[in-house]
Amino acid sequence: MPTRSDVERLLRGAALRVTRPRVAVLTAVHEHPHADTDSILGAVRADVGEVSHQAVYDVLRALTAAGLVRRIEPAGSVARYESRVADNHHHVVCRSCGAIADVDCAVGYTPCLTASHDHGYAIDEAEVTYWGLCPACSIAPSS
Amino acid sequence: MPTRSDVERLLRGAALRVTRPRVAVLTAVHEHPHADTDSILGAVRADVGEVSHQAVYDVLRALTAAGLVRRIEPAGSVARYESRVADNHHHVVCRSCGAIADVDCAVGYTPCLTASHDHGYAIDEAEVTYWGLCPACSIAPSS
DNA sequence: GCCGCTGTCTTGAATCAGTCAAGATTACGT
DNA sequence: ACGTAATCTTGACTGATTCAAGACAGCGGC
Repeated sequence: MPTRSDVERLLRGAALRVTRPRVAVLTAVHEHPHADTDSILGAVRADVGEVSHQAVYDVLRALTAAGLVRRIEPAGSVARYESRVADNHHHVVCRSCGAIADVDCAVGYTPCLTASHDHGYAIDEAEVTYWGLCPACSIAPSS
Repeated sequence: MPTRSDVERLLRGAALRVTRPRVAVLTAVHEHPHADTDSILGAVRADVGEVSHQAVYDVLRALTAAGLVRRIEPAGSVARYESRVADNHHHVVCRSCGAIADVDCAVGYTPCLTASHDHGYAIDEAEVTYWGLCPACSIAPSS
């Protein structure tokens, strides 16, 4: 988990001003992987007091654009954020409770990046989402 | 493209009542692959006259539950529907204009289905989304 | 250490896809 | 043709996200 100064360094490195909300949001994303905006807002407020809802949206967008966090949007879920960037990893999503876990792809660094027929598209990323049941929901499918 | 009676057969085969809106929606999904709900509503109204927005949502849900259509939700897009079901295929999405094309996966019928470490999840599907630029947007990136 | 510029945050309203609910209709088995 | 349960219509509502305008505050330069 990065320290306050690590976080500041990350922000400055991305040419972003160091502000209370930004430090808090980036820290929250590191501490709560795959959290949605609302959870992050809660964590931020617990950390630094009142922060507007809009600020969190703005900060998350800025961090995403700067490549400091990654936004993921599994079907049927609101946007979630994670701090693991720049490594090719994917996600398993529980169909029942929505829990998300990281998965390193089995078939190499850029799995399936060559589609069989690309229709002339210039493909730059292959995103894989695994669907199934998490351990808890496997035991009690309809809690 | 299925005929009216093909569509009726599909509906009956799924134990769904044959109604005007259902026939029209299922036909529209076949005719407009990857269309969003609103486009489908437009196509349906052009076909059979006034149909409520709610009916289209209901029908799409029923068809999806019955496995007659598949719902896809690329990040940053509204829900879209397609009639290709039961074959393992994936999608390329244009980052610029949102256009979607089908892609048969290069590495076999169920690509990457074995994640390197599944965290105890019971995985039943691997969904792959390729991101890039469609031919038109490759030429004029910021139209 | 102070100033100003510009980027960031606050406040408050708006949008948009999708859902909920209640009652009217209608397909379909008998 | 009839009755019933599924389906459709109407209309209100939710919840995530965005837009807009003005107040505020980092940070580079003096």
